[in-house]
Amino acid sequence: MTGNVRFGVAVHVLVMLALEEGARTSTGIAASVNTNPVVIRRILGLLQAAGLVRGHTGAGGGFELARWPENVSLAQVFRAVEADGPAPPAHRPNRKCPVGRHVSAVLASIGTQAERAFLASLARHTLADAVARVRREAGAELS
Amino acid sequence: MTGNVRFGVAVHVLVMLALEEGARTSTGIAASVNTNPVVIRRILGLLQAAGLVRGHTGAGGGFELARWPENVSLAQVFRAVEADGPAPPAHRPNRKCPVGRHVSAVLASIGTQAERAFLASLARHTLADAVARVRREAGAELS
DNA sequence: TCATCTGTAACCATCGTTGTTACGGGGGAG
DNA sequence: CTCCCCCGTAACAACGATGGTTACAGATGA
Repeated sequence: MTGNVRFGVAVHVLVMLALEEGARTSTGIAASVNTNPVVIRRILGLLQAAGLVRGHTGAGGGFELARWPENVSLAQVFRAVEADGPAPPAHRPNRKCPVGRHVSAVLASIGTQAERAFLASLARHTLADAVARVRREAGAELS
Repeated sequence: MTGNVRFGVAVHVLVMLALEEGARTSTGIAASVNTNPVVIRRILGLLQAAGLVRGHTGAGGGFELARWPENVSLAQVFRAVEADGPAPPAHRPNRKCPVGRHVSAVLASIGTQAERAFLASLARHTLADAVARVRREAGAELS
């Protein structure tokens, strides 16, 4: 796999938790996502730091949502798990080039604006929306 | 350097070409951007394939804009040099998980929408806008 | 003819991400 | 109180993408 798959995994797991479907331990979740339990714990650790999820150690432990799905926007999820924004990072122009000295600021401004548009689009969807769509498409397959 | 710096470099170079400021050969441009001539030729090759730039081989050759800066949107530049969109790629859920089988489609739909918002934001700026902003900030430093 | 410049291929170094193992520590079940 | 069970993390290997670098063929104007 290449690149950051964390956002997709995060939404996948959150939907599972919201549906209270199947396993809620990192091992069980990992099986559903097709990856390693540690990867799941890492991602859920980020979501926990963002206050979207709670983890419980000890026997009978596992993960649960920390908020109602209606109160979780996908933009929050994105920000929680993706350190860098969607825009590519800036380059390091030669300071002796008059253009180079000033393009960066212009580029940053435009990039920030585009990232805001990206996140604003994600913010229009809540976890509850995603759950509803999955439930509709999955139909009777869910418990 | 980390990540894709191509978009930043592309805008930088296009602004230089639009200003007809300094060198227009890959070697000269590379010096201004602080990188290797081949890197510049690679990026300008992409821009050329997108019809934004023309390259001329042979002695006295170099690069020039293929369109007026007013007719080049930054979204076109982004698409020309960044193969992947701004959204992270999808993961590969276990098909045995009822959630996994259906999250992908939902995720793709939401991701596509967010990418469109990102590009739409970039599309609001033309190369001419960027040039004007650089020129304003650079002031008398430019020829 | 010759110097110059693009267009590419090939290769290496580097870095971020994921996958994996290992282990400490918390916490309920019995 | 004693086991398991499960999270939290560190450490490391594997992999892929990217940028940097060298080298060379081909085009082109002087």
